[in-house]
Amino acid sequence: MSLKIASWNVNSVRLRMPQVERFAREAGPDVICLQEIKCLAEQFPAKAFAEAGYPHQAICGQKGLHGVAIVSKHPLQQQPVPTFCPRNEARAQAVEVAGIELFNLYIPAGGDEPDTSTNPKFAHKLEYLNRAKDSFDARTDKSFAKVVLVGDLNIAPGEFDVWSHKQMKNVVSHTQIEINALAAMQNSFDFVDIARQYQPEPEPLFTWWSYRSKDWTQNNRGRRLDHIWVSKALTPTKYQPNSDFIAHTACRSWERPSDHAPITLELNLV
DNA sequence: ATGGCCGCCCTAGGCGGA
Repeated sequence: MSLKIASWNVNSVRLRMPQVERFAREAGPDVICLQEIKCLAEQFPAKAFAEAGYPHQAICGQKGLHGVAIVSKHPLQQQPVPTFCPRNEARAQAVEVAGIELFNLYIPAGGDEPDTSTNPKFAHKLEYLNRAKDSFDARTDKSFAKVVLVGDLNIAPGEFDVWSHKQMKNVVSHTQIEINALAAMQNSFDFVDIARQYQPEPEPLFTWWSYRSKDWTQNNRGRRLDHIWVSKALTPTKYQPNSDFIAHTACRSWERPSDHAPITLELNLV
């Protein structure tokens, strides 16, 4: 059986629901992990998702800001909320679906200054990363557990995950301290960064483009902020470029789009 | 070099985004 998992920072699920429905029709994911739903759980368009074929839902919302949700064609079991966010914002959830433990994360952006002593938002971001690392570090099942971690991790780790490494290296989302913290979290469970298996460096690969550009396609000043990681037990044996992993960049050109494009991974489960 | 654009909120400027 195969399981197609999508991750999308929708930047308001209520506003963007027609686009999510279109994406669901066209890409056909089994599971959709959303970030920045920007609403309370009771405001989530649960009925519309059920009618679109996603009756199984886990919603972790808060008023107006942040918020994550997972909707699924297959039954899911909610797991305890991960305690990665030191402010207890709605930025993390975990479910079990089709025998897989699935984490959906929205890591804090981190503000403007990459300095923990002057910028509490940056400290918050690093604390989140560190807590996630500690949590995975403490586990003893990393060699056999079937874990998928997706979300808006708000870090573009590689030189070719940003439009200009040189101009971005002191900009929050691409600083060495964040890249190191993300790598530590990834290594704590031997996660594989699946996108770069399918589309290796030095090919540029982006999932986010700022709204503050008249035409995002003109100079393509993007960043790869959205990620899908899989544990060792789920690592595919061979990678076919542009097949199983897709960054759906065309969605960025839809009318009134999210600033993030959705990404999908089709997992072939044995 | 700077700021550009969004979406939310006790509807209007402030906050958060990244």
